[in-house]
Amino acid sequence: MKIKYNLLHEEKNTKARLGTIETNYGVVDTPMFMPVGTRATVKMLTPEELYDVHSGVILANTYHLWLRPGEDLVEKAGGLHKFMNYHGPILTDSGGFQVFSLANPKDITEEGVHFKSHIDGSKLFLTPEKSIQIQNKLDSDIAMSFDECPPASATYEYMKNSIERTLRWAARGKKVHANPRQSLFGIVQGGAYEDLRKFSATETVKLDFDGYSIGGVANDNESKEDMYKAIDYSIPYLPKDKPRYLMGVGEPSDIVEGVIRGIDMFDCVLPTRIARHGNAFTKHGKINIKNAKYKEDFTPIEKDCDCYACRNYTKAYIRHLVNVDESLGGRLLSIHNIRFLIRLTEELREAIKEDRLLEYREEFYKNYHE
RNA sequence: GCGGUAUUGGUGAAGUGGUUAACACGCCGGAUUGUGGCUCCGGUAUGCAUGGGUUCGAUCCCCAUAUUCCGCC
Repeated sequence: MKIKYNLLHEEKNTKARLGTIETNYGVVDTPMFMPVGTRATVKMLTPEELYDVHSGVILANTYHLWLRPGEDLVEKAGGLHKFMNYHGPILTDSGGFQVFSLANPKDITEEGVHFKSHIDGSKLFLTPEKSIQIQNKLDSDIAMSFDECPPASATYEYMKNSIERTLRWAARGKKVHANPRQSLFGIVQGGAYEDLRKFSATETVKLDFDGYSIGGVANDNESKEDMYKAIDYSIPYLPKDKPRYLMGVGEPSDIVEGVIRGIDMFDCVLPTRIARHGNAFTKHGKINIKNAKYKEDFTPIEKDCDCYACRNYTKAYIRHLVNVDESLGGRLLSIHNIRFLIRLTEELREAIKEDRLLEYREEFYKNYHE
């Protein structure tokens, strides 16, 4: 079945919404944070550990799974859920972000995008149709339209051409979308340009998707102000009965700000990436566990955190693991960081329910320093 | 005991009679936002075993001492 978004409550003082999304793999609460599992695994974590941090939707990536192991193999395995043994909802990114991170602007044509494989350098060609067909076979619960994720610093002219092409790509992808169990999201682009966001949002909504994303943010040194503009310029044109997904975000403060502006879904590699590099989120800000000051710190990362890492291990121990390059260090930090962001969304949902989101934000910033 | 050899930061080491003593690792910081990359970017010896001497100037030359390693008795 397609997903179904239920709007439960609109916060009195902000644009925040409390809701649920019904999926093939259970009901999830929004606003929510979705951990990223690019290559059909949230790096270092088992599904059991994901359930343990209360993960709902997780991401996987079309481009990466297309190259290895290939969508046909995943299909043969019985789809992504069976293949990776994850019994929660899965969203697949379309490969649009890889247009930004791996391809050059000159490789982007009306028909599709020419890539060089990051693995062996072989020539690849990804089109909107191909991306959707791959995602159909992967059998994720939510597929994303194949878009161009232009750099935030793109000129107005470039951005305008890009969003128009992305709209044509969205229509082409929707046309070939053929998996009845799978929902399909459209993506709004347009940088921090008000009229382009408006145009992109209205035209994307006309194509009638199961949910809408705001893309192209938090890249290329985009300022916070521009990111908030991108959200504010897009949200008014998105329907209330569909989920809104801010792609690639983010940092704890960005999640707070996004929720206040009406975002329901977030994903980000940050919690797992910084974990692998020895960093942990805390309510006081990010810490680097490798810092010498934690050498003899025999307390948990956060003493009131309910995650497996904080219930069982000290900073001194995790620091040691990270320093000697033992993978358990990265695992424990990943568990903590994902739990941290999910717990943040749990608290935000409580605050929305009680119409005290602005107070929550104030409290959040009083503690959180970066 | 005699002869030779070497002694450079936390470690392994390059190097030169004359501005700021390579590089690597380690250590100390930082970055990271729809994940190609346990990656990237900084900082880290006011001193070249110790004490004398030669020289305008010595880590680099000479002498002594200590220690290292290799021969010989």
